[in-house]
Amino acid sequence: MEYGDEILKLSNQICFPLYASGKEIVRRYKPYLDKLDLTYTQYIVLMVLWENDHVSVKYIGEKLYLDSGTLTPLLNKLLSKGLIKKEVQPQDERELIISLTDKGLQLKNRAKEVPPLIASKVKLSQEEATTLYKLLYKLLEGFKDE
Amino acid sequence: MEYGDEILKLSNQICFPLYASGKEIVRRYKPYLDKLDLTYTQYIVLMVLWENDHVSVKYIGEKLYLDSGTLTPLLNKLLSKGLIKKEVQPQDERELIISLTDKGLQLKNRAKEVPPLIASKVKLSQEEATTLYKLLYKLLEGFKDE
DNA sequence: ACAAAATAGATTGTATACAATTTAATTATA
DNA sequence: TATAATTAAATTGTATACAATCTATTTTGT
Repeated sequence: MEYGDEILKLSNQICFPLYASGKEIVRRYKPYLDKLDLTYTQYIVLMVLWENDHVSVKYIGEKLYLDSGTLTPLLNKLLSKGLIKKEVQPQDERELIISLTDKGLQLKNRAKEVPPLIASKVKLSQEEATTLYKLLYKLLEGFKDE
Repeated sequence: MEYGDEILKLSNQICFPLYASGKEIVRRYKPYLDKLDLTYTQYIVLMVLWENDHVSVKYIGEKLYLDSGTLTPLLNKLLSKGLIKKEVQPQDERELIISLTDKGLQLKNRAKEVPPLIASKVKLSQEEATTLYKLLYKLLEGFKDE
């Protein structure tokens, strides 16, 4: 291999393990979320709502780093499943306010059982997980001010 | 919020920052990869080949945590761009050996310029990046033995 | 040797992601 | 205040991801 090629090795880039581990951990959710008839993205949208009901699409997008191109069809799916409601914000008719239905709220109880199941698959000590967590948020925050 | 609901907060789960940071850092590659007419996934497939030419689809999939459902159409794309060749392995006709064309090999020189540009967007110290890197690989390795 | 099991890729179907553009509504400003 | 600029969400088009299934080939077990 030529001098200078080291930089192009997968094993020398931070992006690849981020990409791969994000993908793989999401994949670990699938068997559990299948039982709730949810995909991972649908699940995190509901998580936003369980934490803060009656919010705009924009708010959800900011929390999840997703845009309307992803959220619009996904919210339509949650709507057709009867988990959320949509209403136009009267003060600003451009905004769409998303709220949970009773069914959507109910699902929270079953959803609570999922995170511990995934946590048990993560072979990191509590301390390592905390460090990882902090570094990931620092990385994410750093992207915001560009 | 009810007692026990803490577990469902986005901010209390390791999966979400992994999912989001993986997605966001890949997004940072786009402007640079656009100039090479590559997507991120196409780029990492080429990275595997630049490091190890003449390998099977299975080998690429293992390195990148991708299956044939993703790789088959992606490799067809790289083929149509004239960056790779496909040949059946004579010893085992189930296997497909992927190799770089001259054009695919050439691209390596321009690709070398990309990683430093991304690294400059990662607002972590060298030490933090190293720690993050190690924890991500530990997490990924931990997934393998399930 | 030969049927059964395993393996490598391809195919099918569903669900993201996101850039770029469009539409409708609101705000800023000359 | 009329128009320009901005904003929120929807739409369009392209490219992943991956589970499940299928096909062809190879390996195993008897």
